[in-house]
Amino acid sequence: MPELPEVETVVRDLRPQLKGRRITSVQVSGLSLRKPWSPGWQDELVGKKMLTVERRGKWIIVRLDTGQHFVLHLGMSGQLTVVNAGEPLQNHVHLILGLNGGKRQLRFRDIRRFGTATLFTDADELECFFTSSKLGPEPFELDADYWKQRLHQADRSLKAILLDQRVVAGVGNIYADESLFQARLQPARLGRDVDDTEANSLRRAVVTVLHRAIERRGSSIRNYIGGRGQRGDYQHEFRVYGRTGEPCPRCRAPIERIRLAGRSTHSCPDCQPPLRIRRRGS
DNA sequence: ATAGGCGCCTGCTGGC
DNA sequence: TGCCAGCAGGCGCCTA
Repeated sequence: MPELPEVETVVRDLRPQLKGRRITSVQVSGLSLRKPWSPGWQDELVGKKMLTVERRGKWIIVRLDTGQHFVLHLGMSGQLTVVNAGEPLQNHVHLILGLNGGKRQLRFRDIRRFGTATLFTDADELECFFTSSKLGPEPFELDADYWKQRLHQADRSLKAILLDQRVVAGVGNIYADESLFQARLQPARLGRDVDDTEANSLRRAVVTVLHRAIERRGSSIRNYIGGRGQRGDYQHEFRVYGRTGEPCPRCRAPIERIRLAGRSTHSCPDCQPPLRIRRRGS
């Protein structure tokens, strides 16, 4: 579920609530997330103070005063909120951190349990983790030449490239489709077949779409909520995602849905033609 | 190197 | 009404 804009929203919501707070208790549901809990790490959190809350791709990173890094991924249905301890406990809450004497709680709710939570001993170990998973650059810091090169050397669809966290971190199914529409590029086009102008246009489209989605606090289709429990609003601005059969906002042609890179993919058959339109003769 | 399939989970929707 | 297939903001593993 959550892609970069949703994770960014959660991080911005949580930061003022967690920064400088001490973890006074830890409770777990007993059900493991995507990876089984490693024994004992929950207890290790107790007594630690949280210094910073940052985002990298779709990862949430909480730095502790011991130099340890508590790292979370929301998977498809993860929700991370800070609430008063008296708030009724929802189902599917798998981790509760008591804050400042237990008046407040950080709760990790994850219906499908595809999320993860890991404690890294220090910054180096975290860096190793990102390096070994080859996590790519943030979309807002994409170097134009790097991007062109990654596209041109890839013998696969633009959709698959956008979804590959090693090429660029944070883009998921919604924002891949919306970015390709914005750039007027067919999702099935191969990376090696786009020219420099198209590559640049896609790079800028990703940035524009993600910025706007962050402004709207992300997209809430079913489960997503921010760190204060509110839904996002960007789903009202989808131009192709989930709009199969509806008229294209630019040209009124019905939006098509195909399966690409194993995911539902939405595009306009006219605005995003399979081949470049030849202009003016030749 | 790439695609495709599956598995990990729960919940919702639509068709019969 | 119930049942069942198919679908869902992710990702890692396997095979061809």
